[in-house]
Amino acid sequence: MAAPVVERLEARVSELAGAPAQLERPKDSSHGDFATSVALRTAKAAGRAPRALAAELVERLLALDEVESADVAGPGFVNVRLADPFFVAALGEMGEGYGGSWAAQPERVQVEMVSANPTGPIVVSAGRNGAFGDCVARLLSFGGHTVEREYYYNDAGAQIDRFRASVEALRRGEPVPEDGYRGDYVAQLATEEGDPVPRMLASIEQTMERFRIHFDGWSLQSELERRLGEFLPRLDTYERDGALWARSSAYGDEQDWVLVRSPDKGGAPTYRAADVVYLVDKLERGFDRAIYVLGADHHATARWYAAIARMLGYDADRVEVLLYQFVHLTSAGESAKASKRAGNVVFLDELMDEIGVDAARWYLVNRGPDQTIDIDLDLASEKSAKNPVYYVQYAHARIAAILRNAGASPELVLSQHKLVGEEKELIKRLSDFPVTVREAADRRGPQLIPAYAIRLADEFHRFYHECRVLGDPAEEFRLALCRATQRVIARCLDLVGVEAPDRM
RNA sequence: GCGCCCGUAGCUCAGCGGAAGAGCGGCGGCCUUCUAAGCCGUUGGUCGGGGGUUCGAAUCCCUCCGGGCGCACCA
Repeated sequence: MAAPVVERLEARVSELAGAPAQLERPKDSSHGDFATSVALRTAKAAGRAPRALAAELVERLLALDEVESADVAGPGFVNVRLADPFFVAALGEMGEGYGGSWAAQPERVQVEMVSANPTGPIVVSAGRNGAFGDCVARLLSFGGHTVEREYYYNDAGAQIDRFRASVEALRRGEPVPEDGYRGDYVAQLATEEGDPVPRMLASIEQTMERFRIHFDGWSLQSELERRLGEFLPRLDTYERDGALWARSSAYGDEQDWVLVRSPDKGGAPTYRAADVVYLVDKLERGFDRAIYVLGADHHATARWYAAIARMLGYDADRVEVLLYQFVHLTSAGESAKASKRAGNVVFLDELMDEIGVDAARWYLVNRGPDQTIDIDLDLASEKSAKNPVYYVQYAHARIAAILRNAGASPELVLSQHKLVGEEKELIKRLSDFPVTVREAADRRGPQLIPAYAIRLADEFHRFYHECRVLGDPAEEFRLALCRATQRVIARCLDLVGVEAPDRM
């Protein structure tokens, strides 16, 4: 999980400690390059004082070639400082594909995301859905899984009917119905011919491509509903009040849900009926794992999906629901209630117009999915200029400038010079990458990537300031360090869907 | 009432059992040298309150307070 050279060292330390030891990066680098709390963890079982155990470990560690110094700190931490060859070896392992392909058993994964009704353009909240889902997809893909992105859209049902009715009303020169959709885009569609739904969908796809999300597949609710007949017999259902219910409460859900409405409610299947068909469709299409990316208001549906998976005899662990909190829009501190129907929303395209695609993607994935996002529209453009994404991109561009000026040179990293602090710190930060990216993927927490990228850029800018690359006796070593840094920065940026510019 | 999420620096937020952090803001420095969208210094916190578990808790458990969102034969 860690960089291989760190893993090897970890194994040696574990051996010497007589127990599994984890090497941690102290927050304060004056404590050392790495630290381990293994003495604290094992002291009780060993019936020894933690500091005494730690002192013994220090003695043994000092015998290792790669250890420059080691000492006991605090209640029993062991701080270790490593010799130059360790850093040189670490850098040597940071080639193409560094940090990726960790999956021992690669899976076929489907990430279904955005899936907004095609009743209007994609709003910022749906953009967050996409930014989150797409980053998870990129992380899994980097780990070695095969990932497909899919958009599920409701092309039938009450909302769509209202949407069509709104457009048609305008075409007839009548006002939009009370419960209809307003907004400039509705008026625009009214001036065009034909069904507004496919047009809306095409425009959504365009927005998503601009946002750098490419969908491999599009599923229609109406098509799935048509296959409902083959699945109903496989479900545990019953009739009540004229409607057909799924007995989901018997499979872990909190309640039962209507699959087919009663005749006096129109007798049509609910979206939950389509859910069932879609879930089976996903699993039968050969995906080992089906990931749903849903807004926090859908938190209850996680249980529903798990329940129908069990009801149909599938392993519920193959179904995963990722939730994210909403994006609240404020204007000069006043909160603006967002409603697509009312037309007072901010579209993702508008946000991209305002702050650019890079800043928009970074902004929407920068914070954990459990955190609500408030966007103050009046501050959006001002904030964009200070977006940390540029700080990271700038590091990439600076490296590109050095490499442009350097001309051809081998990937050789051997160095005879005495490493300076900035070089070591940068290499240590690079050695964190495999752990970080893996954790981001496992936890479905893409926000870890921007946070890491900022720290990495930080180390690079410091290195750049202190260490001359071109013309220095250590030029080749430093060029190798630059190349490794550039690769990792570019990878981080790619993982969050942001471009890595060579010039700024 | 029940369920999910959140409460960490002036602001926006990372941190998910090991030694309290970043960005922005404030104050003060650094451009004849590979990009100053940069670097350095400084300012700044009872991690919402209270209990508990642990050698160790912002982190896990309980509880209270405050906020967001759900609890449809809408999607």
